Amino acid sequence: MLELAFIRANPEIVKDAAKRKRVDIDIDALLALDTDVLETRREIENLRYRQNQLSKEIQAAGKDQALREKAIADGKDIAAKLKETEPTLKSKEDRLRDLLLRVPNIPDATVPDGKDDTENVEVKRVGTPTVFDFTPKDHVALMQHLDMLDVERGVKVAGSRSYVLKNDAVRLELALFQLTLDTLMKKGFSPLTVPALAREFCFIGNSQFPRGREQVYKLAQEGDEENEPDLFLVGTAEVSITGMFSNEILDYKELPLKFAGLSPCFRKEAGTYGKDTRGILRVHQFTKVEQYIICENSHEESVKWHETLLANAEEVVQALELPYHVVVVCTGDLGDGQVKKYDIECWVPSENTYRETHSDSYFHDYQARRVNIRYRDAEGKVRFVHTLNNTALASPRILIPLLENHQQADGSIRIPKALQSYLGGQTTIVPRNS
RNA sequence: GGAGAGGUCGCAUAGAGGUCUAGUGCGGCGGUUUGCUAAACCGCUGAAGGGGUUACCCCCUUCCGAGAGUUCGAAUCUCUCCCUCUCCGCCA
Repeated sequence: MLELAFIRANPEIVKDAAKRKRVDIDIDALLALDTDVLETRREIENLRYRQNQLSKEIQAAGKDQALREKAIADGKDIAAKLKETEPTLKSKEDRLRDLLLRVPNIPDATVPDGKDDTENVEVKRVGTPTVFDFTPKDHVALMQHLDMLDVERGVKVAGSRSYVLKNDAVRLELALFQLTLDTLMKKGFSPLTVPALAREFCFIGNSQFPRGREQVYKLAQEGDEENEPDLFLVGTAEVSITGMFSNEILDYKELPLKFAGLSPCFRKEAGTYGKDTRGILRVHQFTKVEQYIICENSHEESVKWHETLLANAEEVVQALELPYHVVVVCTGDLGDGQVKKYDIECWVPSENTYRETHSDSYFHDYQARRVNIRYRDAEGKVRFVHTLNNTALASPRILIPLLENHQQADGSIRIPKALQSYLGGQTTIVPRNS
């Protein structure tokens, strides 16, 4: 979230940001409520001040009953007034907080304006779309041929957008995660496995809530709806890692914190009916290694890490020998909290296009304010940290470009060199009984 | 799931209706001393919001796990919730 003082001082910048991000929010109403809250709070502070004075008078009165009773009577008046005003303030503050949580972050000046993902702008292209001297198969056909996938039975168990990985797909997935973790560990990232179940504040802090709540699975206890646990399934380890440091004051010497968070990820994919229904591109459950950075409160630091995280992800993609491009995501396709976002999209031959496999964002202190992650800088000043995150590798989605780009005429799959050592030296995936 | 104990300033601990403007110790910061280090001694020591001065000083309010209640007044009493620990049961 943005600092209230900033919104007060720069309402036009905030309104413009919301407009560019296609977010509907009434900043003037927010500011009016803010003024109201300040006035009400001042009123209460004055009452409390008098109350504190009276408390001292009552003590000072000692055995002087008349004085004492007079002060107590006055105190009762004030208590009554407070009892009336305090709930008013509380409800105003709650409403203000709720509005504030919906104010989007300001997109960077370098972010192109646009309405949705069709207006994202390519900034870099690496490799060239794979050319085949035979008719290539799509990943579903390949995986069926190689006995790596069972969608029908996955759906039987858990409904649409579910799947079962089999045999070499499982080994391949594990190898991919190991390669990814090793790559990041060499760069000083600490691997984490984090809770896939998280409390509400983590999602609010992350800015997945309140907008985007419909994409998240909530846990309910059967027959105990009254005492439902405040737990949700995370859509990314980012949610858990953000929550990990809530309400902490770190030391600047500890920063930056660099994590590679491995977790299962769950997404409802509400509103995507009929979209990407074939195969394993868009599924309710997947596994992801997420890069996560907590750094000092400096735009330059954020930009530096944003580029570094992109480079790290590219290194993984390049190790997998995949053609890809990088797009800078336009304002309309940017999340509420994001200042700027790059997506890496890998070439998918069966669709004859690039598809998103990685997403690299920075937030300035937008998330840090929401979950209250601060640090003491070199001068001893307490400041909010900056947070960033980027996919390092998400599976099974990455299997799509991996298998499709490396397929060979006989339906086997060439395993990229960097992966081979993680698969016991295996160089190709071939049908099980051949 | 059952029984018990507990959550106080970075850490440790005191505090049991008004003397709490939350004490003390450790740590940290600054100083004295010193060839250097250590010790000793002295001083300082959190967060949020608002206001005054305008510089980084002062004032006010809030914060003792969270919320509600009792009271003129709550760290302290009551209730609900959250969390941690110990023991038992169950369990990969």
